[in-house]
Amino acid sequence: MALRLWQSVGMDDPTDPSLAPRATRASLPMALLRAREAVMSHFRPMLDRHGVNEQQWRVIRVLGEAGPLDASKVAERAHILAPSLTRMIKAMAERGLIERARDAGDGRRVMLSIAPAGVALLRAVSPDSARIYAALEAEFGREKVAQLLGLLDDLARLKV
Amino acid sequence: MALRLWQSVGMDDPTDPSLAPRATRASLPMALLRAREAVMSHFRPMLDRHGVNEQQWRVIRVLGEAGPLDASKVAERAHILAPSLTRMIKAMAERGLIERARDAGDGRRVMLSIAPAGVALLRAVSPDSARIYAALEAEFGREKVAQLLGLLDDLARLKV
DNA sequence: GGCCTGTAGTTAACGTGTTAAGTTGTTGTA
DNA sequence: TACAACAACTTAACACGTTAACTACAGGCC
Repeated sequence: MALRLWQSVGMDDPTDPSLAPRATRASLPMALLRAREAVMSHFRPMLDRHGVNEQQWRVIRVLGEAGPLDASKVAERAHILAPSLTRMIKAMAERGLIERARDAGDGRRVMLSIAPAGVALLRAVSPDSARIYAALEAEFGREKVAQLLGLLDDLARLKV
Repeated sequence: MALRLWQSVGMDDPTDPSLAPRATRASLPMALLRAREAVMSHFRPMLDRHGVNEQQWRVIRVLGEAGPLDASKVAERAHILAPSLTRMIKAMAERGLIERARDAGDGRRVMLSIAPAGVALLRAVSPDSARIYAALEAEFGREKVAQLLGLLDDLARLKV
């Protein structure tokens, strides 16, 4: 049988439960990955229609929520690594979505702010995003969403 | 004030709650991202010490759990897109972690199986992985882990 | 002031994510 | 059998994730 083929290599049974790691189904990292993929599959086509990807949308949202921020804070809040953000800034500034300026007080810092096209994008995407989120919440259950958000937040705060 | 700077662009207040999308804190996609990053931050250094990345480890696990599989099934179970897997196969085969062979019955299919170095890796990583997972579970609470896994699974199955 | 240390960004290099297009092999059907 | 439609990769192109090295600037200390 196909299931036995690899044994011809002459190894012990790698499917031995004592040897195998946690079953893929019951793994927290995998479950988080699957859930995120499932959720994003609902948002991605909409974002695509608006001409932005997930990461750019996160940057727009952060700047829209908080006003001008230095790059480090944007990276932290949008969960984007500094090198990625550096690349994104160039492209987004060229599209007029954000503006980039050196901090007057601290020459190392780069201040980012939302630009007119970014505000327009925020206005255009927000209702669509809200609609999708509402549908998701309705389908999944408002209470379960709240419960899940709570657990995820606890998990993220966990220091081991 | 810095918080008012962007207004000099002459736009309406983008922090207006009615215009802004769901606050970043309460967003399911962001919460899933944060939680996954938090969890993986515990596993990544260990995997790195063993010389594999997260995706390679998922492939090894899938093949170890299920025996030989065609590339499509591996991609599906490990949650890796086909083009990524194609690239990974080459590198992993060269390292002796997996073996690649054309399916005898269907010339389109590529059968993948775990190779000796892959079995060794599985043996080496599994205990470390289990240790980390156990610590995480102990800290977070076995019951909360189970609850979270259930919610994540429900969410992934959701069809909207 | 001049130097040392630390901080904020940037650049570089490599790997995966993502989409689209191309290749090769299989299957259904006239 | 021949051909159209489909399936399973593979390749290509571009973007982000990730780590490490590098540059520029700030702050503390002699």
